[in-house]
Amino acid sequence: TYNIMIRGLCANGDLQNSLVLFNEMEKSGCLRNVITYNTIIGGYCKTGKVDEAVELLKLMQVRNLEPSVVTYNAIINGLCREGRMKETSEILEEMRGKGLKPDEVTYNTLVNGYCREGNFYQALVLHSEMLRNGLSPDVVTYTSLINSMCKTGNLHRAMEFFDQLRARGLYPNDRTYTTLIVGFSQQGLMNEAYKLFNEMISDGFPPSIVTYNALINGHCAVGRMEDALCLTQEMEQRKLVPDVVTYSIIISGFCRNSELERAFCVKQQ
RNA sequence: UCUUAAUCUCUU
Repeated sequence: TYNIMIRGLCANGDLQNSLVLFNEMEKSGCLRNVITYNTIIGGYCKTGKVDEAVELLKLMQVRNLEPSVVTYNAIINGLCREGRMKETSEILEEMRGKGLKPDEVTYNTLVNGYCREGNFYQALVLHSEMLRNGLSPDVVTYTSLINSMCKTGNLHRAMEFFDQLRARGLYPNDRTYTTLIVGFSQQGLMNEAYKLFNEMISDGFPPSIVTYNALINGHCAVGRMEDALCLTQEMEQRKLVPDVVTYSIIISGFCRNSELERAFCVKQQ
């Protein structure tokens, strides 16, 4: 019961109250387990408080609770998000010292961390290390690699990874398609973006608000505001409600076009 | 009940 409540609060970004419950467990004699700690550690890691997470990692051991692979994965993710890639080696070492083997999530987290840092070489090293250790890169691994290629403008290589993913018998999902649509849209290559958009739909993945925002952004980037507005209509037909990102994209688009009147109008909306 | 991938912000 407590774990579920703590999870809900963490998911809402309310670490404060999740800690209240965490402390309350102590008083009410309800024993915390590894999952309780992992949930709070994950909460810290997602809000840029890795150091606090590491404190909890130590504290749980004082209480005779052994950290699991999930515990370490959460910490590694926290470090990756903060750009503290160097420190991940120490954590990996500690984890191995306890006889815990890095799993797919560990590798995916590291691959993504190195990608974000722009260290694509190291990301690929881990990708192959994964294979060597008998772990299979999955759709998450590939989506990170594809994203990295898109962010650096290597759309050709992004598509190569997309092909490689399918050649391995894996299936792209809505996030994979959206990642590519973002990449093409950012370069203003709208024909390619729409091609993927249609492929996504025929593959059975309904476009999400993120997918639409990416396309809208693409139209705005090339100054086609009417097309952008048209898409907001279309998304509403799909029962998707424009969010703050949608509005920000359109406002920036009008500003860039020196159409301040219209920008203010959208802000008002 | 816990861990990994996707969208906006001139300049950076």
